[in-house]
Amino acid sequence: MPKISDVRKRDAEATKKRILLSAKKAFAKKGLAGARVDDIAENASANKRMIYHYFGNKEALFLKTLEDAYLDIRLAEQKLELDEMPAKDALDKLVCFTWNYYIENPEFINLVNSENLHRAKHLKQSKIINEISQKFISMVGKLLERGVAERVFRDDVDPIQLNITIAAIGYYYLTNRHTGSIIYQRNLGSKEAYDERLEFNLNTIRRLVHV
Amino acid sequence: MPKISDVRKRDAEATKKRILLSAKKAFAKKGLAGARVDDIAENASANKRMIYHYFGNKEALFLKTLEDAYLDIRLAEQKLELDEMPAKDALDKLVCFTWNYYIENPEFINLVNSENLHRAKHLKQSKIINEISQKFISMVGKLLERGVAERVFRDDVDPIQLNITIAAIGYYYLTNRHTGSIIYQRNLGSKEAYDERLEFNLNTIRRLVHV
DNA sequence: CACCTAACGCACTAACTAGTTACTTACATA
DNA sequence: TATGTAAGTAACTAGTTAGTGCGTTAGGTG
Repeated sequence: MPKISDVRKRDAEATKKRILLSAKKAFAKKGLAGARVDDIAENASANKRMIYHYFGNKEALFLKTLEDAYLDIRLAEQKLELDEMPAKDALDKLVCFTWNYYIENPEFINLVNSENLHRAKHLKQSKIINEISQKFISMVGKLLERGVAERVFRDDVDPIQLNITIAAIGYYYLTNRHTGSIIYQRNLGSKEAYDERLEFNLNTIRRLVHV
Repeated sequence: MPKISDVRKRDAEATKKRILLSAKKAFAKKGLAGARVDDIAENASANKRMIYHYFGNKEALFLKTLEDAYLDIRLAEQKLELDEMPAKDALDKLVCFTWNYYIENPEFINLVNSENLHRAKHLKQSKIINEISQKFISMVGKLLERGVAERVFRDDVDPIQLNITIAAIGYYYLTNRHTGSIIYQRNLGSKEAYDERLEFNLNTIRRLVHV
């Protein structure tokens, strides 16, 4: 039973949470190899020993951080309730959501990049990823089917390719905005640039599914 | 004047090249923080001291590696001669080229990802990147203008957004194919999957610029 | 209130890692 | 063929880093 007082000198759950938050920031900023266990502990106001006590080692902590990140985005997606509006509006909403999620949760794309650098060797060991991915895949499939029935989408779009494309046009822009701003000699990171890109992306996806 | 014999025990240029090739592989595989200077030297069959002699330090070597990578892709793009065919074909050719370049030069995308993790702090110091980027930007601009004149492209497509999109739909698929194969429970890395994706991407871009 | 478990902390280590010092040797040129 | 310069080498260092052994203490439970 939890104590009445909110201030607990010993609180395993709170300490775990602080470590995970600190780890998310560190791994996103520096990558798996670049992040330092000592820094993670210090920023979590926890003793380094606790990281090994709760998570085992650096790589296991990384996997947990990654799993939590996927869990969070999938949960947010479930809350969109795309079934309750016309297919066209639902697709727009999904494109906007994906874009805004990446902006509001900048750690996500960097964590995923780090994991892909390691050829997903940590995620392959994950036991929880498969189940949460199922619903997500079928979501866009159903949306596409509904759009076809409403005669607003063509009937030969692969839902997985569409999904990848929706992610790609937002994700790539945001991860590569630093080198992109140099190559294209234009500030891709301003609020105005973000708004412009979202408009462009909405148009790209609308045209892609259009009959 | 070079020696008549091809086998030289001392050859600064050859040693530099071996170091750069080794560095490209190492940085692409493990990232800037994960790559080891000792490994780079060993795989280059060079003494570690030579790396510091020719390039200064690890980060300077990384910048040189990155610059060479951009130089190579921009040079290959110049050779496409897109002016010599109908705009529609030229755009298809650009999409195919970009896709194939990423596949045949897998180090490129990982190097760029690493640099973006560091918010392009190395590339910002580069003196040669600006000039080689100029031609590249105008290339797609001209292509779009020509397509508008030929009445096959609409006249309100931003060439930079288009360029980013062409890169995005290929680049994202390839970097994230490892986690993607788990999430979507489908092997995204097979030859067949690659062919399918290229077809999808061609279609996406054709529809995007279509009048 | 005594006891025991789990939270927490300190100080350490073994292995690693970027960078350096001091040296030897090949070879183009005079 | 003598020689200066640049290529190349080996051994080292100072600082870092993931991971651990062991002791202390808070606080829930009987």
